[in-house]
Amino acid sequence: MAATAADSATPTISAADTTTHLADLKHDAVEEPSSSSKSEEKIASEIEIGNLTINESNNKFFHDPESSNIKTITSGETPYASAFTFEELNLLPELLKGLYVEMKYEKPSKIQAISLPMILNPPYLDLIAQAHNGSGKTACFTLGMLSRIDPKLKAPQAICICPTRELAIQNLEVLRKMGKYSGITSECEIHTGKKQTIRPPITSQIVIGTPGTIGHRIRANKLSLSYLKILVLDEADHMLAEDGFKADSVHIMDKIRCVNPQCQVLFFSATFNVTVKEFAAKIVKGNHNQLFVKKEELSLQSVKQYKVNCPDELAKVMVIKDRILEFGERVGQTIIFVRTRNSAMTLHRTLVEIGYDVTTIQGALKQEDRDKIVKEFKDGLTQVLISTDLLARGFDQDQVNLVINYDLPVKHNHPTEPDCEVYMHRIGRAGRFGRKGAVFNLLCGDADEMIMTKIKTHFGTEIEEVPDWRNEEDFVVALRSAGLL
DNA sequence: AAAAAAT
Repeated sequence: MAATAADSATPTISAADTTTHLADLKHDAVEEPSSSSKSEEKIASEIEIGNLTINESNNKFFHDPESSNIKTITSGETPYASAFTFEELNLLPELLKGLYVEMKYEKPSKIQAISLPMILNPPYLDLIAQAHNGSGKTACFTLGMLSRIDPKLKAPQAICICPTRELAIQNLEVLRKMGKYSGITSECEIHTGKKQTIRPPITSQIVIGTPGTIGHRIRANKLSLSYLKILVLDEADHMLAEDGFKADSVHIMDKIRCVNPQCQVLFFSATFNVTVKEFAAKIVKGNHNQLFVKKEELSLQSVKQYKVNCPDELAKVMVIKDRILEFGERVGQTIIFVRTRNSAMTLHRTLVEIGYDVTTIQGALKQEDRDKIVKEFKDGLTQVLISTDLLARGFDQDQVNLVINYDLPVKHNHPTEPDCEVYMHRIGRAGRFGRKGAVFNLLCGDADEMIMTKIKTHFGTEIEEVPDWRNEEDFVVALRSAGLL
């Protein structure tokens, strides 16, 4: 359903609704993963919250996100009530102003309503939180960091680590926007490729960066941990994955705990596979909170998924140029995901050769080029962006309605198995905040077909087939059915 | 080299 008026009031939650939900609280014993606290009796409450408001309007692609259930597990004695308004969170007026004036928020989104009371209230327990792509996770931990800072203390009090430089930059931008009236200082610590100069110690109150650089600053004693109150792992499952940044992240956490064992740690991601979930539960402090979304509910209902069988690579290129990007301007911006840096460059060259101008981003580019390409795309100067999985996670550009998987995401050590987490994150680049979107998976050969089937089975979602890659009408039907034409 | 980050 499309939003009707630009400033239509978001639906409100009646007091009756609230009481029902609170009365529905069930108390069950839950086993605590940490061995040290196994003997203690733990109470867990499962709270199922109905549809909350999402603060978006005035966009033809917007529709109300599906109502979904978030499972809450709280340990310890602290009861939490969801925040239906930002006022209930006792934020400083400067931060409230940032939320309303700069961020243009009206009310907390669902994940915000549930997680913020847990983040902001003593005893500041660790939190493992999962929520859909584009549901407002960044604002949760950003607000969490901002509101825990002592403004008088000019020293690092919050650190956020992210899997890519682009994400670190983007998160810093959100934080500065939200904290515009707070006077809180912040900076980005990422490797820029430029020559290192001798640096003074960091005095910024909030530091956002990539794990390698943050770890380096800590080891060089340029990033003090003495006053640290909160550590955030964005895309936490990847930050804790064996083939992700597990070593770096654990190292940073260890260093922090040495100095500052009570530092609050927040883990945020749209995906947590079982292995990572268990590991996260192992490394948090005994008493902690968890929020999870059911696997079946994770797939984005607002993003329609398609597959297109292509006889060969050239057919894939033709589909992109003549069948999909034909409508480019009308359906919004597009990201084309490829598996390797090499195929990113190859596809780029091929498209340019046949007369279609695109830009490409991948990790081998110089940082300044990466920055420029992201900026052009975010400014709407470019329409189509080819990317490796560099941008698969977290990249937030609300004009992206179309994602094309030129290559399906596969496990690097198991090329016949899909990487379902990456798939989720890629399609999450479309349909930000409940907007409509479409994904086209370009398949070539039986191996691709098998991988696609496994993805479909894993999420239990429908992936419709576009009957004929040569037939323009088939794509019109698909795009229309996705709500994009 | 899978990509990412980074010395």
